[in-house]
This record gives sequence, C-alpha cells and structure tokens, in this order.
Amino acid sequence: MEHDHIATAATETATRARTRRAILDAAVTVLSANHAASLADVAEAAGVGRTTVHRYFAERSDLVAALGADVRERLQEATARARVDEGPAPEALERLCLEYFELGDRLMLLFDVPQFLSWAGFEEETDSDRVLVRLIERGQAEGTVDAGADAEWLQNVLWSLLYAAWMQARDYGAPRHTAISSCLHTVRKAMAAS
Amino acid sequence: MEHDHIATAATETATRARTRRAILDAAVTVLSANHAASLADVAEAAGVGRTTVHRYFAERSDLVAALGADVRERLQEATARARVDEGPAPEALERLCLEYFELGDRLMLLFDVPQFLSWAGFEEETDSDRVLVRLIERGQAEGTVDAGADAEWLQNVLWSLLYAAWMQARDYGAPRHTAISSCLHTVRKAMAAS
DNA sequence: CGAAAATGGAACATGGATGTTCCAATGTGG
DNA sequence: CCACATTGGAACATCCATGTTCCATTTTCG
Repeated sequence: MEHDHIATAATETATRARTRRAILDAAVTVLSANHAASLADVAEAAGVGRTTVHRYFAERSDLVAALGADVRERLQEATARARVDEGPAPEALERLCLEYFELGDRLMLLFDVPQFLSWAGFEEETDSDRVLVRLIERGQAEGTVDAGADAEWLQNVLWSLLYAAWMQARDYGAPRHTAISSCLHTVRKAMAAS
Repeated sequence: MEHDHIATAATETATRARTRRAILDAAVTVLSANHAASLADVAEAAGVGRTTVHRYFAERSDLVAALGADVRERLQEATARARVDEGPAPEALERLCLEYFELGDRLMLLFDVPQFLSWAGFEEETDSDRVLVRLIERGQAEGTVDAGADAEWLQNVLWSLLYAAWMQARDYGAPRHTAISSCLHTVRKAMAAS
C-alpha cells in the first residue's frame, strides 16, 4: 500500500484516485444487487460518464479484476484485525466473523459472482482461507473446536452462515445486529467441540 | 399432476413430453453451472436444435418460469416424502435435508439465479418454506430444537448449509455421502436445543 | 489566471443473444 | 404405407452491451 505512487505507471492524481474509488464502490453495490448489470448502470451509480468507466477499466474484465483485488486486500486487512492467533480459537472465530460481516456486499460478490473465484487472483486458495483453516485446526487441536468435522467443511460452514446472515439483513430487512448475533450464536454451536 | 392431459391446450404427445423434459433437464444442468448461458447452450446440452427450444418456450423467461414450476413441484414432493409431521423434530429435519439434498442442481438454481425468486411463482413464501418453519417451531415447542434462535433464521441456516454441502460435492469434488453426512452433523448441532 | 488534467456525451462499429420464418428431412403412429 | 407430427438448420431482423474515437467543457492545480 505504501508504494501506491509507483504502483501504476507514474503517479495517480488525487482526483483520479477518488474517481477510481467511486467507480469501484458503485460497482460493488450494483453488481452485488445484479450480477448482469451493465457498465452503464455502474457508471450511473458512480455518478460518472460511461466513457470515464472505460477510461479507468478498459474492459469489463479489468473492472472485475480490480474488484477482486480490492476484496482480496480488504479481506486480508480484516483478517489481520481479527488477530486470529490470540486467545482461544472460538473467540478468535467470533472476531473473524464480525470483521468479515463488516465487509458486507464486497464479500457477497465472492459468493454470487462465480467469475471472481477464477479471475482476479482467487484461482488458488486465498491467504485468508489458509488462515481460517489453520485457526480451525488449532481449535481442534486445543479441543475447543469440533474435531469430528473436517476443517475444510467447517470453513465452508462459516462462509455460508455469514452469507445467510448478510442475506437476512439485506433481503429480509433484519437489523444488522440481529443478523450478526444470530449468526454468531449458530457459528458457536456448530463449531463447538462435541 | 393427475390432470396434465388438460394442462396445456389439447393433450401433449408422448414425444413432445419427452423433448420438453430433455430441455428442462438440460437447462437445469447448464444454467446451474453458468447463469448466463445462452439458449443455444441449453439446446446443445439437450441434444436439440435451438429452434426446437423456442418451439417449446417462446421466450427465455418462459423457460425460466417452467424451470421454476418444475423446482417448486419437486420441492413439494420431496417435502411430502420427508413426512415432517412424524416423529421428533430433529429426525424430521434430517429426513428433510436428505430429500432436499437429492434435488441437487435444481435446488441450487433457487440460490444462484435470483430471478427465480421473483419469477415463476416464488414471490411469496413457498408451501415448503412454511412447512419447514412450522417444523422448526414444533421442535422449539417440544424442546428438541434451539428455542434461543429465530425460526426463520434457523430456516436460512438449513438452506445455506445444504448449499454449502452441495458446493462441497460439486465444486470441490467431495463424495456426495461425505458432503451430506458432514452437513447433517452440523445441522444437528446447530439446531439442537441449548 | 492559464495550461494541463479530467470529464461527459455523442457517434460509431461490433459481436452475441434473441426471436422469427421457412423449408426440407426425419420420425411417428394409425 | 401414408399422412401427420416433429425436428434441424439456414437465414434474417432486432436489440443491447461493449468498446472506441473525437471534441467541447469543466475542473484542478501550479
């Protein structure tokens, strides 16, 4: 991050950085609501001309790739904030859930837009994926997480419960805190040592 | 079902019924793999000319609607087979999971293709949805299902765990029986009375 | 202020999916 | 075997998203 000024060829103006961000943010909102949305929709949501979108992302795939990178980055930051190596595994898992839940629509794109998993650097396992699996395995070793279930399965359980919680909040109009607390409740029970 | 012969204007030939089914089956496979697949893809997968597809389903939306009706029907059959009113709620829930899991790709369409929930008669709650919620509430009243969680939330939990299990089997190549048994294991724990 | 950067919008070319029509060929059932 | 149902494929018109080019205008910044 600290060398953004050399990331793209020549420095990116503050103005351009803001526009780029506006487009990315709009894209998250629009695409998570409708995967088939056109670039014109994204442009409108970003309050920007369609031409401008193409100026920043030549092809649709470039935009998707950038979104992927963005999500990947935020996922890592969130993972870092959760300090998964500290304290008992179950509590670390809760911290992780809370952090991931905050990513909201960005995270949902990973589920909803399949292209994400193939494009944009998600071909292989994410760092965050590895961290999560290791955390679960640590818990199983500690005896605080169900050792009778496959760690990879429990990883998917966590993801899908997060997805369910977010759906509950977005589509069913449940308050965010209700959704996330239900989610944590169930995650706790599902992962608990038997 | 028993009045299929008066459903469409005039009786539908056995031949036509077979092609219709071939198209619907192919559509399930193709569309669940790629939501943006073209009708030409569906036709090819069905071993049928593109023209023929249009002969049975004038517009794309007609095909989607028919798919929706098909899923809805199979969902009800599966629900009936699970005999949710018999025995303890947790066991009924397991039977339901097994039945739903067998629906495979058809069920996944409900998750993956958002249009399904708006088109094709899913605007309002499905019968199957109501049955599931009532079953959960029965369990909570019996004291065999976690009363500390909202019934609607638990419903979503079940759906998303089924989704996760199916993904595990389809995309990660896990054996079906492994996936479903992991799923049942977790569903049992997640729903158990606290 | 004034030059360079950044933008919006019109206009155009393109490709792919869609839906329709027509006809020859094949299959089906009486 | 023959009439009828069913099909495949070519050909066509249409629509829409995409991507590109060009230019006038606005914004930013030194």
